[in-house]
Amino acid sequence: MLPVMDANLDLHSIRIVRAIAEHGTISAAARALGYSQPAISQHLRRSEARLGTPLVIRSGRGVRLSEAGQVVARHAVAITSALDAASGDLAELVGLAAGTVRVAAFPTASSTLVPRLLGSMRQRHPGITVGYVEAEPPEAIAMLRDGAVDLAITFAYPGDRSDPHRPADVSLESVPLFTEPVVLAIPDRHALADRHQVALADLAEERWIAGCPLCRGHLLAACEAVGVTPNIELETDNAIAVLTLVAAGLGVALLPQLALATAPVPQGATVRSTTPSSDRSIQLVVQNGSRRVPSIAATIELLEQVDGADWGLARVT
Amino acid sequence: MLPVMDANLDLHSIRIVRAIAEHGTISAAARALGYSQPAISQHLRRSEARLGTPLVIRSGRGVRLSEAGQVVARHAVAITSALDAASGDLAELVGLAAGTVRVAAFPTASSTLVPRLLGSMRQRHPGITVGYVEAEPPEAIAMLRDGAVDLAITFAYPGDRSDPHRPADVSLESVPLFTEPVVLAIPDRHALADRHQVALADLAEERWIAGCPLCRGHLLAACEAVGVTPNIELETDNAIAVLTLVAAGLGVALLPQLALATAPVPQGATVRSTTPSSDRSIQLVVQNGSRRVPSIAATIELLEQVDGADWGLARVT
DNA sequence: CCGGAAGCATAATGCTCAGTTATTGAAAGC
DNA sequence: GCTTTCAATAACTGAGCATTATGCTTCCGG
Repeated sequence: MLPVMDANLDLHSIRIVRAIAEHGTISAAARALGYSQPAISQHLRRSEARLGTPLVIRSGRGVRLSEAGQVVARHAVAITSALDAASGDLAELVGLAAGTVRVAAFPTASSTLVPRLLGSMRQRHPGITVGYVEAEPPEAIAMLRDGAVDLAITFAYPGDRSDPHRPADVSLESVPLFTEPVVLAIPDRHALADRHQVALADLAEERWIAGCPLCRGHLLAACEAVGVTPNIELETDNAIAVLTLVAAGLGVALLPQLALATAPVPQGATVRSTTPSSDRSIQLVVQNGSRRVPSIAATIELLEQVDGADWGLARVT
Repeated sequence: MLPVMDANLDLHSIRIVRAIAEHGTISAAARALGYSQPAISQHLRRSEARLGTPLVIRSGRGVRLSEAGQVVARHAVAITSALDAASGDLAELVGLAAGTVRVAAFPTASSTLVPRLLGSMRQRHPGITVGYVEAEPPEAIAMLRDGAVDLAITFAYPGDRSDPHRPADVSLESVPLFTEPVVLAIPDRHALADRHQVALADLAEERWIAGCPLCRGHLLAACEAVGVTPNIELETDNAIAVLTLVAAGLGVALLPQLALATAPVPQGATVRSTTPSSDRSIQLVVQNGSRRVPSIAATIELLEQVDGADWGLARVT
């Protein structure tokens, strides 16, 4: 027993044997596989040397499969079909006929950006499953890093130190989508309510309503910039609640305009821009290289098409 | 949708993905597969470029499978097991644990060489199936060329024009096994029966018993060589019948000694060598390159060990 | 019986690909 | 903070695989 059977079958040999079994000759197999005839001839030779047994028997002008060749040909169907199944599934994924994208976004987006995104995805890529979880930017970023989600939609205020857009985080990549103004919600019977723009500095004595730490942080920073310290008496994340409180004359608040898209300004409250004006930026964040995943790329593509103007916002150019 | 999914999965990628799925890191997978770490890293990179989608997601210090990688890993088991099955069957064949050899041999061999061969094969290579069909040399050669059999055991007389041993037939390869003398069967009360050797020339007037065309051809050639023409009155292939006829005093015959190994010389007949003496050679014939088929090689090996002396014959050296 | 066509093998050549070692840069644990 | 581990990159090397060109055998038809 001289030959040590170590080097195993390779796909190419299997395909070649299969083709020979089907076409009867090496030349025909070569044509069918898109190779020149010597290529197949040589490869067979090498394979046979590796295996220690002939795969084909030269028979006159043509060849026929040896017993070993017949064994390979018999298995070839199973192997190639298993492989084709894998290729098919993979092609579905690549061709966006299948796949999963998990998205995290901040609460306000849940009723604005996200429904629109999910609708577009359903329409354009019905095979792709989109998962969604609501999370404030810091948690969304954490989930992204953990791999719990594939894509995060976050916001950030200028100068925000926890801005996920910051370059320090090399493993993440962020794309700005648009910016939206931060506006002042004020009771309409307030003395300053008839102005077009209200200066923050004039609001030093007001009672403030503020929500999440991030938003409150922005309020503090904006006020500090004009040398005042806001008096925060009421705390809630809920935009509707904030507006209702404002309408009741219980205070003023800064709200991102996006929040107004689904929370109608109630009787007794009105909205004004501020001086200095401030914007917050909406962005999507993915892991570095995720754009190469087709389903994620498709999601990003659709997100980039989402226009902030749909909610009366300015698109970032 | 830019990426054209054409270049398909290769075995290596599948193995790599499988190994990564099992071991968790690229380095561990590389160790398990016996490669260096950059080899796997690079191969993954190439595969991903080919497929148009990442297979793994770099996650901190390690990696984890992407969705596409999970798809591949899921199929990997089926594919590799199908491949292992094929390899296993092939290994059996190569390792002589399986296989089929079809043998053709002339009638006299059926009761001498062939039973011994079959017994040896059964003993030494129980997994190999040996098929047998009886055929005179010309038909045996034809079957060999047609692929109906893998190995032919034939005989030939010196100078025989249909000798399959002749070099003209380049697609066949023959191995001489041994030679056996052709002897004269003569009634023991015949006038020449008391001689040790009988000259063919002295038998010009005898009635001859002859069998198959090949044997008869030899008889004619041998007689012609000494200037006589045999008078063939009785024809039969059957050695026992020939001997019985000789014992009955109905004629003389030339018989290969192998025929006597299983046909006892009856009362009334005896056996003498002739002048000039003649031998016939026993040989095995296979298709060129068949020796590379393990099961055929094993058969040849055993056949070469068969000693003509087992039947009182001289071994060819 | 004898060209011609078809098929396989061989030779010579070129190039791509896949492996190696060496090195760097991050990330995780003590 | 330092060390260890892992992955990526760079540069090099060699083997494998393809190509074209050519010769030999076999089969078929005039």
